[in-house]
Amino acid sequence: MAVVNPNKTHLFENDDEDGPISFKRSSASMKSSRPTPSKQEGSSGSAGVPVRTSKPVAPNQQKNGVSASASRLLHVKPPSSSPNHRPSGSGQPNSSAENSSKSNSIDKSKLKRPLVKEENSDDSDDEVPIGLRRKVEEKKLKRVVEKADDNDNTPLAQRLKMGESSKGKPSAKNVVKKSPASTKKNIKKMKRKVKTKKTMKNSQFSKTMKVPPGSGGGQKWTTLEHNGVIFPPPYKPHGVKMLYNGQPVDLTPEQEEVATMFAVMKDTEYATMQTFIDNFFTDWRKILGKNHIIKKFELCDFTPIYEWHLREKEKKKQMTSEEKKALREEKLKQEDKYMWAVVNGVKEKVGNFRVEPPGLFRGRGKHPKMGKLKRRIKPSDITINIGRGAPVPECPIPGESWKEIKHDNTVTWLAFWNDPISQKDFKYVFLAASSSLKGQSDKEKYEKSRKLKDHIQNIRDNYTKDFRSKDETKRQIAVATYLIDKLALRAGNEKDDDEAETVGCCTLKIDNVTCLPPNKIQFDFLGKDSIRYFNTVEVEELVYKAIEGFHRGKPPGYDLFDKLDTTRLNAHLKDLMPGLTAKVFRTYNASITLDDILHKETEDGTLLEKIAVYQRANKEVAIICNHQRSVSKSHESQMTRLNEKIDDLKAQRDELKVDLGKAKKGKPLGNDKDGKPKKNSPPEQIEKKIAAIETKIEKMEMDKKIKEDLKTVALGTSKINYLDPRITVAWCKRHEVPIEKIFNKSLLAKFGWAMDVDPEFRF
DNA sequence: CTACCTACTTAGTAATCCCGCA
DNA sequence: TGCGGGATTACTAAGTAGGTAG
Repeated sequence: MAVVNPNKTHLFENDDEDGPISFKRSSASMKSSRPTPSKQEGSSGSAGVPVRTSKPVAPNQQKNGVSASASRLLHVKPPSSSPNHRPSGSGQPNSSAENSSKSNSIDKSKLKRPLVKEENSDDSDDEVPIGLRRKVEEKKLKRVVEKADDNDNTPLAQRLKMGESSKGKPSAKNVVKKSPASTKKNIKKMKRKVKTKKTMKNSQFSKTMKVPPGSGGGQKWTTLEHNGVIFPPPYKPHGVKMLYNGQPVDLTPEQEEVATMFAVMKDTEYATMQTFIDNFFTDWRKILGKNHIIKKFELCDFTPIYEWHLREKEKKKQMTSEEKKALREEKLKQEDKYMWAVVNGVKEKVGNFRVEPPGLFRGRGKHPKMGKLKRRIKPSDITINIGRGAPVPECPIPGESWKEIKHDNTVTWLAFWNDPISQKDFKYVFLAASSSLKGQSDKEKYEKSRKLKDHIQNIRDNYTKDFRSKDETKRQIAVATYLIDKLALRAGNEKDDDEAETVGCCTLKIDNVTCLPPNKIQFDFLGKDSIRYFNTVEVEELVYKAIEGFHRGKPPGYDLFDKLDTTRLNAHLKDLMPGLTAKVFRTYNASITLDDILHKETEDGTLLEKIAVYQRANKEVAIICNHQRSVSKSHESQMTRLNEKIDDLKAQRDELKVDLGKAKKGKPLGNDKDGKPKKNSPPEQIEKKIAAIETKIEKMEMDKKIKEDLKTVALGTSKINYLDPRITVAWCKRHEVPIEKIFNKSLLAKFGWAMDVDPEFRF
């Protein structure tokens, strides 16, 4: 993207179908065939940047009456209207309406719902049943497709390859059984396998280094002391009675607690989502017990509790600042001992020493488990990791005890417990970002991505070559790598059925990727956090052809890269560079883009101008990485207000112009608003005033534009996770920009390791 | 291999802080 | 001098990826 070109800022506006994504490539830019490297300003333009769009969560939008199947169909060609934006606001219920109006109407349901689900589908529902079925059906699908491939559509030559590479799972079997070509296929398969092995062996890098250099043999620390974790206070019943069927209901504290969790969420979108309600109600009824009068959600009225909550909130707000301060200090005092750990003799901050309080699970997007009760964590759920010699933290809840004490110095966690929502997941307590342990691994991360610079040309040549490979697996790897490199897509691990359906590169579905002749590809899918990625990109001819090929014979909902998963992909990457994985490309592209833009575009100018350059670069990166935020509730009104101010200034300016004309002719200026005659000023003075107002208008217009541009762009994520801080620090040093203008307190602490970088540092 | 387990990074949103301004 | 709103911090969900057992 022409990143820097101010004109193009609105990347978000509607880039639907156009534009090559001129992805900015640093010096090592991709070879020729690559679509317009952004930098050339002239290049067309606005590039299709990933477009931000919808946020998943918005319940409404998902359903909106479109049946799943219908929507899926639509989806094929999403309305090009305004791609960008995410519909619902941050979880605020109301905002959704406003947003959704603009949002492009694609509803998510279509985005994700694979064909399979359709049958039962419908909208709201979706929940569990579908999930359950999905795997099975998907498998079926795969098989069907495979068969199809086997026989017809696919040219023999191609078929041979498909067979050979397949993971050996069902497809291989099928092939053997049914295809006449099977023998050949198998032979080929073997051959290829052998070959691969050989290559791997020979590869200088193939041995994955088990331990990153630097960290001595996997050991992360030698001594570790800390005080464990702090638990949320026990529930304090409020005694406010909710209504059931119009009648007040008695609830035990335990029952009331859960009711309150729900009541309090009345003003979030969650409260309107069927899945959320159902899950909540199911879990709550377990606590109510079989014989409780409360049987139907529809008859529940939580408003009394909600109102109590509002009153409490108000009370809190009304407290004087002294009271608030006292409260804060009290809390601080209590928590102080948990805040710190001593690692190798050095006192370090602990990140999250507070155990997560019970609540209703707030999954993002269409999470099948949203609304489920996240139960209270007890000491007996928690495993503590601590140095051998160190005193084991005393369990803060009398009469209870930790689940287990470990002394594992190959890991960095201080404690963990199993996530009550998903038993298989863990919640860890780690040191804070400012700790040297984290700092070191952060630095290693950037060093690794910097190394990619030395290999990138080779890697690009390599995958470019493989675009025409006869081996479908190779072609898939090549194209996937290309997308990860060029579009900064995430790897795309497989997900379980009990999670929201989102995808990354390796898990892209047929219907997420549309070929638009002659050479554009449109991506439309929900990625991490169910953030929509919507982007149309011009690709090289061979890539286009290859993707068309991957589509052939596969129904929507089927994997585009069916011979690929992140493990395979990363294994391949590791052959090209030690330690290389898909995510390194994101870091690399983000950091190199920043380095590049800063070097090209920083000019001598005011501090403010330099900072503006940085922010533009930052924004560019955020767009590449598709880092989004929801539009603030008040955005609209703020814009209106800005416009009013601008109009007002313009009116003033115009009036002054009239005055100026008169003044030049020596005429009186007339009256002001209050009807009093204005005092005459010399023309020069009026001109000055006009100029001043013009400047002000310009500035406001600029502010307005930036605000609009950034309304859906989150700059923070890339700053925290993707941009090598040394680039920033070095730039600040070279251009005499105080680092505090770019990094806030936490970032300064986090990036302590980068502060002494040489001013000439290049990523 | 694949499936599962484990550890750690990355992500958006909610809550809170804080500052300039009518 | 309250308050609108941006900035920062807190929170925890949701990714990536390595290792390992079967």
